[in-house]
Amino acid sequence: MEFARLAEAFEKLEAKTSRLEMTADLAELLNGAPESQIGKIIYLLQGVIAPPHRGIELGVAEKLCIDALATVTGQTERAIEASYRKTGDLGGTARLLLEERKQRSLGASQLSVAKVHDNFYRIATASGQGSQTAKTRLLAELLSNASPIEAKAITRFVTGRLRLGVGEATIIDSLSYAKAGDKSLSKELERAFNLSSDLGLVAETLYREGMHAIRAFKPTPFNPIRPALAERLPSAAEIIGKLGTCLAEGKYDGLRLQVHKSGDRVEIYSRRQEKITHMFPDVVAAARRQIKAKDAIFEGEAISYDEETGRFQAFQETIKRKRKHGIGAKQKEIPLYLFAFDLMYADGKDYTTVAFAERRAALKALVSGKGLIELSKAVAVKTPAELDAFFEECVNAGLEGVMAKDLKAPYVAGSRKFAWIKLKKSYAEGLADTLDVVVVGYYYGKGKRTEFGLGGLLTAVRAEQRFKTIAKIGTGFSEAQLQELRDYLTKLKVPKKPDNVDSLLEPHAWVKPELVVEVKADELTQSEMHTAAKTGGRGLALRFPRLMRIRYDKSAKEATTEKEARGLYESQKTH
DNA sequence: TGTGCCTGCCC
DNA sequence: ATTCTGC
DNA sequence: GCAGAATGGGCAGGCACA
Repeated sequence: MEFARLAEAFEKLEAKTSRLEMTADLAELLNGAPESQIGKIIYLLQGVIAPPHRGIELGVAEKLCIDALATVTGQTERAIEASYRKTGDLGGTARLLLEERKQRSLGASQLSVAKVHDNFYRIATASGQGSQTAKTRLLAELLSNASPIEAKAITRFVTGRLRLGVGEATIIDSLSYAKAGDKSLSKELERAFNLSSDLGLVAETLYREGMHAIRAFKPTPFNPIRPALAERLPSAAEIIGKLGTCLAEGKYDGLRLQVHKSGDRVEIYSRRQEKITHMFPDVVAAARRQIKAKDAIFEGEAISYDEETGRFQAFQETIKRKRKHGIGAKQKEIPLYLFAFDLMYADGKDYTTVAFAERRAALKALVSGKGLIELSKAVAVKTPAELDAFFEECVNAGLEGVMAKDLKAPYVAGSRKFAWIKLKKSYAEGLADTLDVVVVGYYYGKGKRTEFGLGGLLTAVRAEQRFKTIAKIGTGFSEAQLQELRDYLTKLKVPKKPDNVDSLLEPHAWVKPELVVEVKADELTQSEMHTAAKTGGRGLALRFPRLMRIRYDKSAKEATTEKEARGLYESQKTH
C-alpha cells in the first residue's frame, strides 16, 4: 500500500473529534489494505515498530529528527527549532518546510507503507560507532522522498506524537467495525490483545484466520499480558462505598514485574511489557526455587530494602536495578523483595477469568518457602475504619498507600470497572505536601498547549532574597488557567534570568519572581537538576508536581522557603 | 578517557 | 506518574 | 466513565566529541 494513503488517513483522523467517525474511517482504511500490510499499518497507527516486548526502539526523537530535517531542507537547525516553537508540532514544521520546496528532490520515489516501516526498523537496529549518522541518514532518505503530508506523518511518528486521537481502544473497535460493521467483536478482540500485548498480531490473525483464531488466544508463558490498572479515590469511605468488602493490599513504591515461568526458563516483563529479565537474576533464581508449578504467570512489586534496618528504600534506589551492566554488584548492593499480588496462569489453568479471591488463594499455594518472593501484605476489610487503619499501618511501614481490590472481579486489563482502587496519602485533602512556590519562568508548550502559549511553569522556593528552583509544573491547569497564566506572566516577562534566581534549567521565558502558585506533590526527592536546598551537589525536587491554584493573594515573600522544603524532606518516612 | 547530550522507560 | 477535556 | 493528550522527576545506556 502507498504510504500516501496512510498519511492522508492520518490527516482525516486528526481533524475529527468523534470517535465513532474515526472508527468508521479506520475500518475503511483497514479494509482497503492488503492483508499482508495489516500488521504494519496497526503498528504505525500505534506509533510503534513492533510490540514492546520485542525491544525495538528507534533511538531517534526530536533532536535527531531536527538534524534530519535540516539535511533534507537545507535549513539550519536553529530555523527549524524556531518554526517548531511556533507550530508546537515538529510534524507541522516538516510539512511547511517541504511545501516551500517546489517539488520533490530529483529522483524521489513513491513511498510505500512497507518501505517506511522497513526504514524505521533499520533506524531502530542501527548501533555502534557512526550509528547516529546512519540513523539520521535513513530518516533523511524517507523525508526526502516524502510529500509534505507524508513528512508530517513520519516526523510525528518519530517524535512519538501522532496526535490522531486514536488509541488502542479505537483501533480495536475499528477492527470490529471492519469485519462485522459494529462493535460486536470488540470484547473478544480486546481480550486477544490483553493476552498477547500485540495489536498487530491480533489484527493479522483476524484478517488471515478469522474470529475462531482470535477466540483461541490464551495466557501463554512468554507472551506478556497487559496489566490491570487501578482507579483512584480520595477516601476509604468512597472505596468501601464502591467495592463493599474487599481485599486491601499494601502499595509498594517499586517496580511492577510480570514473571513468566515454564520449567527452568523464566522471563520478566515490565508494566509496559518490556522484557527486563536481565536486570533481575535474583528474581529469576527465586522463581525457579519458590514457584511450585511448571508453568506460571504472576505479578508482583519489586522493592529494595536496607539490609541493616530492614526498611524499604525509596523508589530512587530501587530504580537503580534497572540496568544492563554490573548487575552482579548491584544485586548485592540493592537487595530486593518481590511482593507477589496476582496470578494469571498456572499449569494450564487460565486464572484471568476467575475471581480475585480464588486467584489470591491459588497464588498463596503457588509461592513456597522463605525467600525473595513473598505475598504482598493484605487484609480483608469491611468498613472505612478498617481500611483507614490498614492504610495508616502501611504508610507507617514506609509504603505508598494501599490498593483495594474487588474479591469477585476477574483480572481485567485497563483501568475500567473499578476492580482495583488505589489510595495514596496525596489523594486525601490536607494530607499531601502542598507548597506555595514562585513562578520564575515558563515554557511555551506543544500540541494543544501551543494555542495558549504555555506548556508549563518553572517554579522556585525562597531562600532569603534568592529563589531556587524546585519543580516544573506541567499538569493541573484547566484551559482557562493556561490562558489566564499566560496573560499574567507575559506582563512579568524579563529578557534574561533575574540575578536572584538560581537555576540550572533554561525556560523559554524568564519572569520576575512575583507570582505564587500552590502546588501539590506526593513527596520530595533529591535532585541534580533543581537548586532548592542544595547541599553536596544535590538539591530537592517535587515528585509528581501538579498545580492546585493560583495565589494572586500571596506575595513572593510569603512563599514556601527552602528551609521549609528541607523540613518536609526530612520528615518523610523513606529517604 | 571523561563528559555532556539525547533517548527510552520507570514511576 | 497526574490532570483535564470531548464524547 | 472512557480514551486520549498534555505534562512532571530521575535513572541508565549509548554515542559523539573534546
